[in-house]
Order: sequence, then C-alpha cells, then structure tokens
Amino acid sequence: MKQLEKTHDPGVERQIYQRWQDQNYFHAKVDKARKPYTIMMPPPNITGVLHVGHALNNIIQDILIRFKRMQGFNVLWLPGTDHASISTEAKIVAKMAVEGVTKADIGREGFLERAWAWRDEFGGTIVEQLRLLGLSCDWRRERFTLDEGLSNAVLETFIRYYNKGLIYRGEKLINWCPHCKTTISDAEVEHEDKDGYMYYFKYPIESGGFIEFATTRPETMLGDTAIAVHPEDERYTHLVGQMAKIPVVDRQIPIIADIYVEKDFGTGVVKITPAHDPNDYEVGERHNLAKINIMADDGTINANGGKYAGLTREECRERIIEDFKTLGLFVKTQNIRHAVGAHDRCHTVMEPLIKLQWFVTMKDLARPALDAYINGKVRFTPARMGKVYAHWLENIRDWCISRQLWWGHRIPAYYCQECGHINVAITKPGQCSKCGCADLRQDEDVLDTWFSSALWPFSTLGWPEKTEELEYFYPTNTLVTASEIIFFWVVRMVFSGIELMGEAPFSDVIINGTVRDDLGRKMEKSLGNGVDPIKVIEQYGADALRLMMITGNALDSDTRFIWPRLEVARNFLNKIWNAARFVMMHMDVDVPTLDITPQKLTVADKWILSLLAKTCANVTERIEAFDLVMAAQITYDFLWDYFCDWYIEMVKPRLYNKEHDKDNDTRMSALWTLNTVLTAGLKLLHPFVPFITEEIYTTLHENEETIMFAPWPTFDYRFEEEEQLAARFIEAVKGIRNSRLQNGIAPSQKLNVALAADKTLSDFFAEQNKSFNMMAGVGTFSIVDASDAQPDISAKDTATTVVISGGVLHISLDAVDVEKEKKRLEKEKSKITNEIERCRSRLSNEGFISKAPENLIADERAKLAKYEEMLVKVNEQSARL
RNA sequence: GGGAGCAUAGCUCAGUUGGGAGAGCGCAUGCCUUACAAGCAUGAUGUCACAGGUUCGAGCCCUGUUGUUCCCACCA
Repeated sequence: MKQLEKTHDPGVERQIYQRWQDQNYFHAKVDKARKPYTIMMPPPNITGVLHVGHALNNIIQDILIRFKRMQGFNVLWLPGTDHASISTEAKIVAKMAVEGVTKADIGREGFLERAWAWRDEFGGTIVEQLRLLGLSCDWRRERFTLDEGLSNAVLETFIRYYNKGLIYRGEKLINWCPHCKTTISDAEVEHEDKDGYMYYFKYPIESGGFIEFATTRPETMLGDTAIAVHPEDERYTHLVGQMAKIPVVDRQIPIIADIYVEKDFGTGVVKITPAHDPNDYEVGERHNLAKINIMADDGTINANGGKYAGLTREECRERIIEDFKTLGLFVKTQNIRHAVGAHDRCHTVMEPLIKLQWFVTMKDLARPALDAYINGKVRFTPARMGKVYAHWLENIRDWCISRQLWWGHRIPAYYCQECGHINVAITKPGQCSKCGCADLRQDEDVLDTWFSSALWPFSTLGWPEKTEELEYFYPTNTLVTASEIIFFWVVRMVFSGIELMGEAPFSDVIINGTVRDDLGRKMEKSLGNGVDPIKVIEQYGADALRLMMITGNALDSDTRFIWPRLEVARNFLNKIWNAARFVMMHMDVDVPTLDITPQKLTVADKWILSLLAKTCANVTERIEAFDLVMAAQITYDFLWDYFCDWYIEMVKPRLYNKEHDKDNDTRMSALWTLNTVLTAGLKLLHPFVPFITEEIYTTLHENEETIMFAPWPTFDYRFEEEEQLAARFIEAVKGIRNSRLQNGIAPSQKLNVALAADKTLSDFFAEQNKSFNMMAGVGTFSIVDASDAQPDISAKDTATTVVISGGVLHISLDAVDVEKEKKRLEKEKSKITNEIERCRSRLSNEGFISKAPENLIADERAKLAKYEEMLVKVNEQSARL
C-alpha cells in the first residue's frame, strides 16, 4: 500500500487544486434527475486585494457547498467580481492624478480603457486569492457585473422598470459627495459623531428688532428662504408673517410657523434652507418656498452666493462669521457633538443638494420583499438580522440610482434635443418616438453599482433569456454575507428577484461577523492592518487558515485574527496526518475485502464505531443548522481525543501481534475499524480542510480519484453497552495515571494491578489486557473475584486502590509511601463524604422530589449509592494500611 | 434619539431547551512510550460584570445598574 510522507507539506495544495480544476469537478451542469443546491457568492469588488475577512465569508460558503456536494446534491457556486463604480473610479482617478492626467484629458473612451485594464489586473489577483483558498466554485461560469450578458440584464431591467413606472427622473434633494462629485444613495451615507460648533446669529426684522437662531452650518444661510418658529411658541407668534433680512446677501425672507420646529431646542427658531437640508426641504414644500442652490459640484459656493462665490464650504463659513461679527449680529459659539453624514467610501462630509436624477420608486417593490421575510420565505441566520432587514424596508425611501461617473452601466435614456422627450431603449433609437427628430443624446450618467448587483442571482444564469440554468438553479438556496451588505445588496436582490423572476432569489441568508485585527480594530486599508490571506497560506497552508477561521469563535459575532491560533489548526492537521500515516503503515492487507461481521469486532471497536456514528449525526445536524463552529469542534474532539488518544492506543497491541496473520481476527477487525473510522473522519473534515483530506483519502483508497464526491458518512451503529465499558476503561487508566503521579511513582515503575469487578467488566479488561498494561504502565495484571472484598495482596508492603464505576482496581507495589497514602485516602474520604452529604440534602428536599424530573431524581439516587459504596471501599482501604 | 449584541480561567473564546462551570493558548510537573516533541501524561486557576426577582434549583429566564461594541436616525 502507498504510504504518506513523513511530514505533511501544505505546498501540494496548489497541485491538488489544479487537478480538481483539470478534472472539471467544480463545474455544475443542469441535471434534472438530481436536486440542485446553489449558493450565491457575493462578488468581491475589484478595488483592491481581499483580506482575511473576505476569506472567512468564502470559506463558510465553500464548507457548505462541499458538504452538500458530498450529500449528493448537484451544487452550483458561481463566482464573479463586481465593478464597484465609485470606489474603482476614484482609485483610477487617483492613480491618474499621480501621472498628471485628468478624466477630461483622456475622455470617456480613454478612461474606460484604463478602467478595464484595472479590472484585468485586480480581478485576476482576486481570483488567484480565491483559488489559493481552495474554493470549489465553478470558474467556467465566472461573471463580471459589466460583462455583456449582465449589462443586457441591467438595461432590460431599467426599461421594464421605466415602462412600469417604477423608475422616474426627478429633481429632488439627493446626497452629494463633493469629493467624488457624484450622487450617492442613502445607504452609502454613514453618520459619524463629530465635535463641532453651534453658531448663534441674529437676523434683523423688518418691523424692527432681531430674531436669534442657531445653526451648525452658517454658510447655508446663503440659501435660506425662510425663518421658522413653532406655531404655538408664544415668544414668536407676533413675528409670524413678518419679513426678516439676511444681511450678507440682502434678501428678505418670511418668518413662518411650522410644527417641525421644536420650541425647546436652541432658541426655538430655525433657518430654512430647502435646497440643502432634508427637513428644510419638507418645510419648503409645505410653504411653497423657493429652493436656492448655493453649492457647485465641487462643494464650493456658486454664483447664488453673491460675494462668497468661489469659496469652499469651510472658507465661506469663516467669512460669514467674520461678517456677522462686523455687523454686530453674531451672538455666540457653543461646542457641541453632533452627527454628520459622510460618504462611506471617501469619508468626505456629504452635502444635500437638489439635482435632477433618476430614482427607483421603492414603495411597491419593498412590500413583497418585506412579506417574503414575514412569511418565512427568506430566513436569516442569526435570526435577529431579519429585524435589521425588515426595519430598513419599512422605512425605505426612493433609491437614487444615477451616478455622475463613467465606470458602470450607462443609463439607457436618450433625450430628444428637439422636443425633450425621453426615449428609453437598449440601443440608441434612430429617432425620437414622439417628434421623430433624429438628434438624440444619451444620458451621461451611469447606474449605481448595486443596481446591477441586485440582479446577480438571475443575471448570472442568463436572464432575461429563459435558459435551462435559470429554470433549474433559480431560486438559489443560500447567501452568506456580512451584515453591512444587508441594505446595499440583500434587500435589493430580494425585491429585484421578486419583481423580475416572481420569486425571492434565495431562502437562507447567513450573516457572518467582521474579522478584526488582533487588537480588535476593523481591517481597513487606511490603517494598513488588513491581513492578506495569501501571506497566511504561504506560511501555514490554506487548510490551516480555513480551520483557524472556522474554530474558536462564533461566526456571527466579530472575531479577531490571532496568529497563534493558526498553529493550533496546523497542529491538528499534523495530528491527523500522523494518525493516517500510522494506520496506513499497518495496512498490509486489502482491508475493504475483509469480511468483518459484528461478531468479529471487539468491545473497543464497537465503542469507537458507536461514537463515530454519533459524531457523524451530530456534525451533519450542526452543518445543516449552519453551526459550522460546533461541527468543526465536534469532529476535532472526536478525532483527536477519542480516535487518536484512546482508540489507536487501545488497538496497538493487536496490530503489533502478527503471529497468526491469516486467522488473526482481532488484528483484522482492528485494521477494518481503523480504516472505517479514518475514512469517515476524513469525509467529515473535508469541507473544512479540503486539501489534506484529499491527499490522505486518495492515498488510503488508491482506486478513488477524489474525496470531493465521496458520500457523506452516516452510520447506524449503536453499541450502548460497549460505550459504557470503554468509559470504564478510560476511567481506570486515568485513575491509575493520576494515582501514580499523586503518589510520586515514576512512569517507568511498573505496577501490579488486580481488578475486582463484575464479569462483563472483567472480561473486557481481560480482552484489553495488553493495551491496559501499556497505557497504564502495569507490569502484572490479574482479575480477582468481585466478592472478595480483600484480595490477597498482603505480600506487598503497601497498596492503594482506584475505584471505577462497577469495580475496584487494587494497585500494589513496593514503594508506596504509607503516610502519603493515608493523606490521600483522607482527602478522598472527605470528598466522598461531601458528595454524599450533597446528594442526601438534595434528595430530602421536598421541592426537588416533587418537582424535579424523574430521571434526575433517579440519577441522584444512583450517585448516592455509588458514593456510599466508594466510601465503604475507601474505609476498608485505610483500615488495611 | 431609537434598536441590537457583548460582559464566563492570565489571554482568545465555547456553553442548543434552567438540573453539579468548558476548550485552546499560556502556566506547573514528568515523559524522546516503535504515528506525531507541531507530541504524550498529569495538574493548578473562575463571587459566570453588579444589584434585585422568579424557581426545589439560575451562567442561562425577568427587572434595574454599570462598562463596552455595533447598527439605524433629518434636532437646526
């Protein structure tokens, strides 16, 4: 039989991956005879390389997809990348700036050329990163949000929405990023608490006197078109209807009453700037106020700002304060801490502006998406994330989808230069559908990236064509993503899927936590604390990285990336490697052809098989509940603690004994059991650590090409009695080891042990005689009659006992220290007495007896009996000393 | 302002329906035992944040407090 190398080399991972791909194992074909299982891979954006946080997200998906594949599902996991218009365009512009080139210099065509080059570079790097992680996604179906098919889907969607009245063009207050010079959606605005100032000013009133108000943004007064007070604010009611003057621009504005104003805040007076504040916009609508836009696209003051035109927001603010001071209309400054909206990509303070933009009407789209959640068609893990999703949908506002950028899907709207009619079509129409004029000009803007991402579940499968892939794989099953993506992507995929496909695009959404650095900080490019998975893989291998990411932390909470934990994972892989090596080096027969009936199995064999069966069932259950952490933990514990530390040690004597090779049944059954457990263990591990399991599995089973399609293990072994017996064996070995250390007996010192127990237990220990001696360091082992309370060990000077459930081990040797032993027994006695006391008090508690469940009470009684028995034995023991 | 999570060993974290507190790392001690020193064995360490409550019984359920993290949000 082929043997494994002495040490495991993670360097072979690349070759294994290459082989998988050459064999086309990842490719999913439509096969109506089999059940599909599909995972939606969130396409990473191409702004840069991935960090280990992305790795975690993909590892989770790969574990699920490998698990389902082994369960016999026809799995599809479609990879791809996302063009991320704002971020990518910003990066390219920044790169161009270094060369001294601007967008205007090279024009739209030239810019897009550069953008595609960027995509090829980073898209390639990302794909390479994903491969090194061992992800089994279908590279043949790899997609990019800007490739032809997906672009068609985007245009088709735009047109359908437009024709249905779900998309409109309108002049509304939008979020403007002065740095990126584009609109952004509400979801892209993040609120940060910042220290700032509240400025108090006075405007003169036409009838004389002044009205005092507060603002955090004095520069916006250039666009003020009213001053508002609360209708019931007695301080000001007499002023309502009068005119106030904005001194610096010499404009008269009315004093109005609106319930939006809070009497108790500030001076109870609010300046109203409809063009630059969402609240003021509403007030302006109610009172028919003019909207004066004072801001240019780069955030400087425009011509409406009169003498302040051309200044930046900050400069203008300073100048206005100065001017008010000069006029004697400045009152005071107050330190405050308040929330400011900033662009989530560049952190520039966002500016609300009124602009003509394209919007998606959300009201009718949101409802079914919310219903899908309420009806349980879309479930969240952890469940609480569903509330986040629902809350967003309940409060959703229209979605601004136009972006003043070039990198993206250009809006398929063609404006007639003659009559102004908007022609919406996939390709440029020859003439205006209204007036027949041929002079049409396409909208310059592109669509929000998420508009295309929202279609991903079906656009990647060929929609709007009715492909068989779409028919077979849609709707998909599972989406694994980060919580901050719920608004951007999850919500939008659901309503798009329902609107265009008639069905939600997936049924389970799993939210994984954020991976932080070892200090608990978010991994951010600006901090430079992101960990590149490739660095980790070079050092420890992808398997170690994968195992490390999945263990030791709840996946739905934030986790820290702690390097030493990689060693824990690597050590486990090494352990499995060596265990496999051990098994294989004894396999000198063709194990699968062995005829092993249950009668030929020993107690130890049945014990480990019984545990194996339970482990398989537990692991399956856990993965199906998306609890990958526990699934990995259970497998880890079973293989290391039970299989390696106990079972392998227990069977060693049987393996070493080759005397009667042909009819040495216990040796054959040991080999058979080792093979069975190891094979199943590898399968359980495969979703987590695909490479090492592939390597061991294909070495162990020379006829098998791969473990990837090996059937997921399930067993119906149930050997309760054997489990009990083995538990006592463990108890005995541990007891003796413990006693040895406590008594200061050297490990090399062999012990004489006599077991007094019932027949079943005695028989088992007889069967395990050799391994017991080996593991506990026993020289001579004998079995004495259980009824013989004081076996004849008087030949020895001193003796001690180890009590196990159902039996006693009498240990003797020449060198036990009598005083020490007395002390130990005293300690033991007080411990037992305490336990007995506790059991008795509990059993005499009426509340417990009347209300506690039956089995608990029975347990308590059994414990009491056991401890009482132990006490007797200990007393006998000390009497003998 | 609204909502959610977290607080358990020196560190990083598990603990599914309430029924005697766990793992890994680290630490201590002893072992190169013919798969593995990246290993084996044994051990020590906890007012389960604090204060109440429900219960025969609370790390777990309820109320409040403190600390901490995150999400949402248009108080000028």
